[in-house]
Amino acid sequence: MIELRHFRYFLAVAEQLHFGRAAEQLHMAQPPLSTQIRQLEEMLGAPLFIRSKRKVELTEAGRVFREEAETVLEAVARATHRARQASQGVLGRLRLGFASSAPFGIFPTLLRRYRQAYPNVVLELFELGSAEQLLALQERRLDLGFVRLPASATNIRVETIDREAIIIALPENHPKADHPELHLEDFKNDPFIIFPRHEGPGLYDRLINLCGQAGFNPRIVQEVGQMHAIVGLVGAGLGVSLVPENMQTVHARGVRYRYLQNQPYIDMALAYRDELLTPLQQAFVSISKGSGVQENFSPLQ
Amino acid sequence: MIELRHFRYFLAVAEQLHFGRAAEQLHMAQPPLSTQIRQLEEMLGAPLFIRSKRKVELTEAGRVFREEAETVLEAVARATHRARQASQGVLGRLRLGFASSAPFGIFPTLLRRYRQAYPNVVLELFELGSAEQLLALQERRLDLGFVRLPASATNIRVETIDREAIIIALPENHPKADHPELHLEDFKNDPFIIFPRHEGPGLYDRLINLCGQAGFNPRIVQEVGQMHAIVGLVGAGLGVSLVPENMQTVHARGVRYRYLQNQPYIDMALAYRDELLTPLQQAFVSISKGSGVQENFSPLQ
DNA sequence: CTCTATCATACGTCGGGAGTATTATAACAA
DNA sequence: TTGTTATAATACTCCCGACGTATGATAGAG
Repeated sequence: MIELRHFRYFLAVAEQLHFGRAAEQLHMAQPPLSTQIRQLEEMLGAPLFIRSKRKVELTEAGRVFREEAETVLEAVARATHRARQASQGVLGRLRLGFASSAPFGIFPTLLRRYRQAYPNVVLELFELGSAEQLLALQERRLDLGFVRLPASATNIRVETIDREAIIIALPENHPKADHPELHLEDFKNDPFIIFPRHEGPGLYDRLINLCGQAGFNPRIVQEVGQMHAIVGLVGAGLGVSLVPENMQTVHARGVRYRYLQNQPYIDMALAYRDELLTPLQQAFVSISKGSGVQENFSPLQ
Repeated sequence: MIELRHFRYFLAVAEQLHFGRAAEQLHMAQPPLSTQIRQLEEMLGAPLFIRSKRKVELTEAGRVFREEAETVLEAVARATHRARQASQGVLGRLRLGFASSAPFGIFPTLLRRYRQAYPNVVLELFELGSAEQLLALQERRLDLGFVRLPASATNIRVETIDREAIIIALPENHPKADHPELHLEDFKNDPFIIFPRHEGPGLYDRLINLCGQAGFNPRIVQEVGQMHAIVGLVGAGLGVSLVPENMQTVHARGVRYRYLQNQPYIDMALAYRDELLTPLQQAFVSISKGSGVQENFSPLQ
């Protein structure tokens, strides 16, 4: 059976055109080298060298084989290199799930940062509800998930990586627009605009819950899918809306964003199987936790 | 040291995800397979499989390595295949020398035929005088040469492959143009057009020699490099010229081609080192000699 | 013709790859 | 839980073959 040894030996001889020197270069004696080359020729069924007792030269088959042999050894080197890289988490594929509200938070920042650090990792992104993500993680169809809390499942670890304040978006001519201190219950009679529950049950339930804690059931007058559309409708005066604070970056005409007293918030968490992390996961997790991400968090409490 | 064995074993396990079945497929026992895979992982410095006693799965590094391993084995297969091909003369490089008058004879036909039969051989063509070709053959800078006879050198075999009649090209209003039988001496007083000697000393000397045998020294009025140009000048009435019969295919205005009595001729020969032929040479030589080439020869005597 | 360079051959040694037997452990059934 | 089965790892032995040493064969140089 042909082995890499044969390729290595052949290349040395082809380079030196001298069995003795080639053997020296290979740190071995000359006879076994001759034997191996002969063996190689036999296996190929083709002579590679013309040995004329006094000098060695390549046959045409030898010249052809030389080129191919080089590509073989290069392929081997690349294989080992890339396997090592992959084991260090700088090469491979990472399947990420994310809740539909993630793109407005820290998620895109993390993605950018990760891509910069590990440009050779192919990221596969899946927009999934939190429950779906947990299931996919359990079934190993996903490597990491960005879920809204609360969320939990067996064998799944959930780690908060971001806490966003929930703020209220209201028309700028709203009577409370300039009121110094705002409480959620101040809006119990206002019409609310919100996205359909199935588009982000985590955030949706949290918002409804907050209203419940404030002692009222929000009067929902519109359900709109796009977050951008929601603030547009707020600007048009159709109602108020609770949004993550990152939505402030969306400057819509006629919209005021105001923080609320007692700071309601919503958590974003990273979820993954509760076992030894792969290097790829490990790298993403540490990027998510380290290197100044925390500093970008909104003020807690 | 990593060997092809490791790649073969790895791929079997990666395919089966089962050491027992993989071992079976490889016609070996399971324990040494485990050993070899472990060895491979150690050499790579990267785990390739996650073995959980009950099932085996690829790590990310394993997935990456799998792709690379396949290309390695493909490269090996290609290397052996191409080396075999080369040893059979269907792959490689052939350096051909040819006399400058060769392109008007059988040479292009042979080239076409050879290329058709061996499309993967790269032909390198060198226009060289016969003497230069013989030297280049001795120094192995050439594999085969197309030379004009007579030509000889030590260690060089010369084999006639084509005999072309030498015919006379004369202006169609020449007094002898329609004469039934023509002899070379009939033109001893005509002005002759010929190419410069350095462009084809073999043919040149042969032509001068023929005139000498016919009892005269040709009066050369023009030396023109291109064969096409020569027949053009003949058509313009500037003189007559001796040309290989294949020049008849060049139909120039006002030119008549006539065979001569006692058929002077010029030989084209294939030259090569007088030693064991490489498969590439062998193939070209047998194409040159066989398969109906002889039938295209001009009538001898 | 002798000397030298160089590749091939002969042969013994030994490492390591492969086999057999067994163990360890996880999944599953009762 | 316990027993059974499936599966990979471990322990150990064996033996092939790759390697080294010594030598031979031969061609080219002087």
